[in-house]
Amino acid sequence: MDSELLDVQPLRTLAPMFPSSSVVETFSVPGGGPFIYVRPSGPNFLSPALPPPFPSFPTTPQQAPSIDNHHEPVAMSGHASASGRQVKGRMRVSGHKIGTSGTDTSSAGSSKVKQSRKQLQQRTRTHGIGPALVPSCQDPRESAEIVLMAFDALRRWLLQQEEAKEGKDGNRRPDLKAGNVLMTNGLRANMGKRMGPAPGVEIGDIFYFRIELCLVGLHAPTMGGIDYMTSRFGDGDDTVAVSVVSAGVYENEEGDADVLIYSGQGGNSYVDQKLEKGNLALERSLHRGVYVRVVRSAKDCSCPTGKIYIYDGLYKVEESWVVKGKTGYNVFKYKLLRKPEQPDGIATWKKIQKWKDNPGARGRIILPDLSSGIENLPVFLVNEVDDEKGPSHFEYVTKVKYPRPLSSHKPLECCRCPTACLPGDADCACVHANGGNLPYSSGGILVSRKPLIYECGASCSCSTNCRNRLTQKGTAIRFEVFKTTNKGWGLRSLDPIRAGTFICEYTGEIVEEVGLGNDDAEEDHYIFQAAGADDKALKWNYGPELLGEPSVDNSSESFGSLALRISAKKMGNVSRFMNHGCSPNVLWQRVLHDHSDEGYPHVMFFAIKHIPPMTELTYDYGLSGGDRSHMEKQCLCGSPKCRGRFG
DNA sequence: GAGGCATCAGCGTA
DNA sequence: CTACGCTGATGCCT
Repeated sequence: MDSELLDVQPLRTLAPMFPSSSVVETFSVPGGGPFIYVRPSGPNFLSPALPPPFPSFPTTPQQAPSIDNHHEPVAMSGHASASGRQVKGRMRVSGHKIGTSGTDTSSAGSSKVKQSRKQLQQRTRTHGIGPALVPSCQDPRESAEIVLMAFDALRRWLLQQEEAKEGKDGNRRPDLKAGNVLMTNGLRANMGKRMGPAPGVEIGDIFYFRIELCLVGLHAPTMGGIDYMTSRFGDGDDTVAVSVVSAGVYENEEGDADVLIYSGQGGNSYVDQKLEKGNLALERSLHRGVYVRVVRSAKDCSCPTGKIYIYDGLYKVEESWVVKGKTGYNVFKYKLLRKPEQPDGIATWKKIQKWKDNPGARGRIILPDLSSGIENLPVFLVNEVDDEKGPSHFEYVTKVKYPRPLSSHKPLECCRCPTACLPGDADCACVHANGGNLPYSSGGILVSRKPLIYECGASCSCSTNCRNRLTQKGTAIRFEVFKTTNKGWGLRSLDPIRAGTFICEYTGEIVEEVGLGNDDAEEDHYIFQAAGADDKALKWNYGPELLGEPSVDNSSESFGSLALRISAKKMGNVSRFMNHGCSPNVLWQRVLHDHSDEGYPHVMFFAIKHIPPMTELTYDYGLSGGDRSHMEKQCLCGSPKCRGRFG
């Protein structure tokens, strides 16, 4: 059952997962930049003398994203690079609405800045926002990522609070509440509108809430589908569209991934749409030939809204016309054409859909199911890089193998909930064991990282549908083990993965602590060793702090090392193919569910952030101790924050 | 019982 | 200040 031998005979041995022959990566300080305390309500909060609160963006001319980075100029070439525009753009781009120096106020945007400061002061006072603990950073990608992580941490926390309440009064929209808190604290990326790409946001990035698009500067309106701004052109100012969100509600179906037919805004079943606001802006964009950011949506049953937003890059408005809607009133239509030679965005989704419908359509498949039917869903094994026919063989198991029976001197807490455990239930023993709340939200999302999670077990009276039985049910993700270009085999998903989603367990056999310098240990590249939690995993919990609430326990000690080593050399599951990353998208979490021995918790992986399909999954292998330096390997993760080595 | 429709609070921006 | 919108959650209706 668990143990079925994989019958892949590799042509050669497993390619080194961590080759040592390549360029030395630059070192960066482990743990990233310094932390800055921002005291929103203190007298110095708005003082320019303080270091700017996060995110702090590059402001040097060569680093500052230029406003005219969106063309390929067309007929009006050179229009958008008027110097006045650039200066204004950079001022806005600099990002610190709150902390910027006085020089900014001499520019055209001064009154706006002052106004928002005033608003901020008022709002923060009423909200009583406490110190925000945020790092400063230079990399726009990382800035956007931290903003989104902070948003989701706060959102999850608010949702948890909400779900624990008996009455359903209060804020039913934790997404808006969390977004508002971040906005008023200036915790956002790419503040100020711009044309062209949003630095730090890449094509294919996915979002689960409209407010997330606002936070990273992709699309400002919280509801509206068309965002626009007045920009200077060679022959004067003009108001052009900067981004559109295609939510699919107007049924813009179109087979071609490079074409988007977009309906205008306004009007309804009884009123014509007018050529104003967004509609007018799209019309002006057509005439100016400027690029417009496009966010498309895809159906996804795994999230409550059933919809995911995908950034699909730049498009140009090619054509516009008017049609009569169902009830006979005018609707504007715009044909947008995708800028050539951009990485795949929505096209990847369409490809994957084909593969799911017909696995035969997926080329270069070595095995249609690496797990031989043991996993809930088949695991593709593919190689699109070279001729290697697969990893060296191993036994595919979905459970951990223990060397000896575990001590169960202390029975695992068990609850007597009739059907399902509820977060606010003070009588639920499992709620109690987890520190007063359930670790997962109703949607099956990890709320915050904990030293140890107690899921409901066999002795609990609740049903298998209880939300506190998540990881024990196994993975629900369509995986693909694939050959990377330089790191041996890797793991990725065909499905989009929302932040906090359970990914899989690290299975294998428990190996007892071996003596240092043991040769066997050096050979085993498939050891999971619980080193201290990495920087990003620790930051994952920051949510309550943004509201001035006491933080959850984030000390490294409680997440620290564990005398637990799991080897997946001979047996394991997909997680044995997960490579190390210094900017990982996966974290691990200890979980107990089938026994009570805290020395041997299950190691469960969860998504740190939203992970688009076909993105390699990585977690931080951790820093090995100095005495294990011989086990360190050169890192090829390619992250700007790469530490260079890991152990 | 799934899915369509109406309703409503809520947000940043013009 | 107010109005607007390709939200998102909920409840009621087929």
